[in-house]
Amino acid sequence: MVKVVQKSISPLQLLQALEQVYPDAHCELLYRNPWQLLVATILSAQCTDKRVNLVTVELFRELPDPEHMAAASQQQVEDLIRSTGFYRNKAKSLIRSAQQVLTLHQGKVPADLNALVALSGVGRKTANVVLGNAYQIPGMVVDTHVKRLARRFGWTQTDKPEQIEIELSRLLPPTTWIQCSHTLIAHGRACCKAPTPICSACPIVKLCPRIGVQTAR
DNA sequence: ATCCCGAGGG
DNA sequence: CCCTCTGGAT
Repeated sequence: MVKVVQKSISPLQLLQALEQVYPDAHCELLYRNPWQLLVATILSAQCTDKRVNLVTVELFRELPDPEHMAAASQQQVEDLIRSTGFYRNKAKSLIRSAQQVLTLHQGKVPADLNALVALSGVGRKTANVVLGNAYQIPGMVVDTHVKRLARRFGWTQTDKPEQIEIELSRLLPPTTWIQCSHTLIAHGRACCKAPTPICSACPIVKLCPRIGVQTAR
């Protein structure tokens, strides 16, 4: 008598299946250099990337680099970024981080996690976006989509972003980290939405650990 | 009404 | 740990 054990798919296998579905997933923020990506990512908090790209057209024309941003007034920056929300905090962060990049890093955005996180308005999520997309240095980006999908897949139990980042970094090899967030974000937007996933139209529903175990949330 | 590629302050 | 910051899209 052979006992059949239902073995769940590994995180790497599930991720690879998703990459087949979303082969073109990529960073949708528009930028020309690391500084502009840093700016766009700071602006992306609680805002769609489409809205950020609308705002940065004029923002980058008026204030294209750390020198211009560091010298700008709070009012000018607020007026340029208002529609992205949280505009007072974001304006303050942009001006301060520009000043820090100038005084601490010779005007160049540092390619180092700790140095990035030390900048105003830059947390681990923003820092890892810049590291991965501007410098091709593997960083696990945990945003609202990655957090939601990682929990639904059973890859983590916690809801603390930094803890999720640590756990996913152990579950997946560094070579997959940069593309991982793009793939999960693409799937999160298209299908595995908050609060209700559209499982009936899900391309990987047969591989989903959530279906079958039926754990809530 | 809820959600969008969060971070800082108390 | 919690709370606050904010406008736009759906």
